[in-house]
Amino acid sequence: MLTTLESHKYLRQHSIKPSVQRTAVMDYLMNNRTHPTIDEIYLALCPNMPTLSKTTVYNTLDIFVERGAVRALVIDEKNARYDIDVSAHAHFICRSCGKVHDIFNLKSELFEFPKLSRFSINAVEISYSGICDKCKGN
Amino acid sequence: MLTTLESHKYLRQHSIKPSVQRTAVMDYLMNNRTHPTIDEIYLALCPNMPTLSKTTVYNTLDIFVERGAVRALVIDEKNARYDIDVSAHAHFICRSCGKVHDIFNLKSELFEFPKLSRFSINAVEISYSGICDKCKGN
DNA sequence: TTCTATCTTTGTATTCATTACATTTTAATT
DNA sequence: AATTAAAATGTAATGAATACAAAGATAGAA
Ligand SMILES: [Mn+2]
Ligand SMILES: [Mn+2]
Ligand SMILES: [Zn+2]
Ligand SMILES: [Zn+2]
Repeated sequence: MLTTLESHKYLRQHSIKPSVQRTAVMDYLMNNRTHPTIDEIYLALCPNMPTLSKTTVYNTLDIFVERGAVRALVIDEKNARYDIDVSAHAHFICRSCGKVHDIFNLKSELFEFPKLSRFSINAVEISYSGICDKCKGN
Repeated sequence: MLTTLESHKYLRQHSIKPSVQRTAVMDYLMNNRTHPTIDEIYLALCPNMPTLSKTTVYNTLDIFVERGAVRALVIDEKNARYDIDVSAHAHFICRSCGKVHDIFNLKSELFEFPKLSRFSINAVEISYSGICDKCKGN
């Protein structure tokens, strides 16, 4: 279980003022590496922060992404998903249950940007899809 | 300019009955390889098909994707985008203008599925993002 | 401490892509 | 023509994301 102190440190490293709400969201992301949606984060924090507003969760994640502390994934057509792990790795989404899983240990060449004169690339997202074992009943 | 005949043929190859509306959508996709949104397709066809319903465009693309005639891209967080080219290629989205461009000629290894016991992978999507030359003013 | 300016949070209202569903139209078959 | 199934249409509902204004918290100056 990572502590609020580590969240504070990480937030300050990214020049984000660690308010109570921001710290709670960061704690959640550090302890729940499930690529949660805004709604999942909001619902999880609500019981302990009854006055939390969903707008705050949106604002908070916007600033996290802006400062490079968190990555926003575009893999689920329904909702944005957020990943505290900003290192190079790929994802798998199960078309049945919708869960998003990490795929590590792929060749680093996969994450290199092609040299193209027409575009300035500054990010890559590699997304696999299919069905997970749990949904396939095994 | 590809003809309606080619659309008919392509639709039949995918066991899709070529109605007037389906043929019009397929024609549009074949002649406009810009990864259009539902709304772009609908608005483009409306002038010549005043009774066209947006629901029909949704239904039509759902069946196209289901039958493997068209690929749905999850790259733009605002809208689904549709690609008549189902061959292995990557995409670039400009964070400024939102246009989606093809990236061909990448190593074929990039599109291979990793062998993982936990998931049955049946698709991969490689998405780059950044800023296009036009938006960078050059 | 008090005042002030700024930052942050909150609640509400709105937008808009997508889905649900019932009705109408079209096409194919007898 | 009558029957049936497939396809298209229109309307309503859903729900994620955004806009915005008001309230609250924070930190520094006086
Ligand atoms: Mn991840
Ligand atoms: Mn393409
Ligand atoms: Zn699953
Ligand atoms: Zn651009």
